[in-house]
Amino acid sequence: MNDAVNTEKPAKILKKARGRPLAFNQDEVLDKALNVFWSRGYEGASMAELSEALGINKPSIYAAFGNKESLFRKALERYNSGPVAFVGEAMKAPTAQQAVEKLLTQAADLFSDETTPNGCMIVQGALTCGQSAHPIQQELIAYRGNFEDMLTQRFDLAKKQGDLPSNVNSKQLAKYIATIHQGMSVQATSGATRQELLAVVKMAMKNWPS
Amino acid sequence: MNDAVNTEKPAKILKKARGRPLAFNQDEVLDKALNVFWSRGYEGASMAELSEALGINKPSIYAAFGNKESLFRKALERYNSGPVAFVGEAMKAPTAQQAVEKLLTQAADLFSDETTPNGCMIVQGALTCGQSAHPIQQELIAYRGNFEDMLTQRFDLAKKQGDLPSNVNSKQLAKYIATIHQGMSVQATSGATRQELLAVVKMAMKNWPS
DNA sequence: TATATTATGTACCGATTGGTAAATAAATAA
DNA sequence: TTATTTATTTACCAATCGGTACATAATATA
Repeated sequence: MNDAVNTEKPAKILKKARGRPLAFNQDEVLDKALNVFWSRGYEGASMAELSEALGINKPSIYAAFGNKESLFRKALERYNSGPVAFVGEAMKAPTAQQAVEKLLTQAADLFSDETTPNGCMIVQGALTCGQSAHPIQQELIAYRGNFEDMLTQRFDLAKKQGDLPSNVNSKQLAKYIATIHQGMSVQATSGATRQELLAVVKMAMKNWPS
Repeated sequence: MNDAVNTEKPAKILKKARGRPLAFNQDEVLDKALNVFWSRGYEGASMAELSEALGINKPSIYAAFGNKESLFRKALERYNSGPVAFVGEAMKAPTAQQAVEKLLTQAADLFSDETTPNGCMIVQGALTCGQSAHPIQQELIAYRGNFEDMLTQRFDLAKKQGDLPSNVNSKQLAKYIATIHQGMSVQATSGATRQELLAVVKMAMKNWPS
């Protein structure tokens, strides 16, 4: 637009916004919203409760994040890039077995972490719901499907690299691991401790194909 | 149970009710309510939807079953004595391994049965929720706990009977099986087929202690 | 300074929530 | 028949749901 002013000075990276500035940090607020959705689920979290938890009046929430559905999706992105970022990292372990062990162990840590809600938001965000929450329910189903696909691909790679027998069915193994993972989430919401979850992981890893 | 000798009156097995008779069969209606709660969850099922699904006006529902919470509990009883009655039966199998195999196989059948909602009502009835549904959430957690206790006792018995090594930790094994079971429920709500669930069961049973 | 722009707080919207009052209908008992 | 009892229907309740109109406050620009 108007770059005539910028000729004298080096580029000013942060141009100031024009109107009244936001009274809150967007990411911090999304983390608070994540916390509510994570513990209550999509339907169980009311805009009134969100407004109070965020310390922001509803019109400001709608102005900054759109409607409830949009707020949920943005909180979900924070969940994936924050608490659950370890998942992608775990896949980089040298062998599939190590990758899964890392994945499930860190999942046990997260699901039972006392500084965050119990369990996995992608599992309990909208497992069942009324019709209005159907799009969110479908989105979470897709997320879980992607998780499984990621495992499948990791196992395919492991077969190529030789650390997994070639007769292993990658998809089936992925579904088995995903089932354990999701079961652990249910266990955690019911109050299972970190030690209990880790014992489950140990048992699940016992029959690793070799 | 009742060995009462009908001394006073000639046996009147069915005493007619005094006022206007119910226009519906209570158990049939509870099964319809079960169906709604099972697929929608406690919070996702509105009284309006229930009223329509049951074919009964709300005041009649309240008169016959109490409030929403009470209706849910009664539907849950139907669930346990109906679709899930096989659980207790499975425990009677001669060995713990056979019992668990039976349990999980039949769970796979039920969770993917196309004539009923997918997954397990006790898992997805109120995994997360708002505050008003807290009592129901707690009740379902207790149900899952009882399920685990039942498994633990079956494994203790198996250790006594010698079909399970004495060094096995019954509680840990029970939690592992419960985790698989609950994970299978999440898988089923996400659309997993019967075959896929059976493959998971097969993998889970592979590392049975011996 | 005045103006344009954006965010905030108050106060509200129609729709839906779980739940019920009151009139009426259908049965038994006297 | 008449009275009593119970169930159903219609119409409604206050509270809460997600969402917003509008006036005001705070900033950058001119």
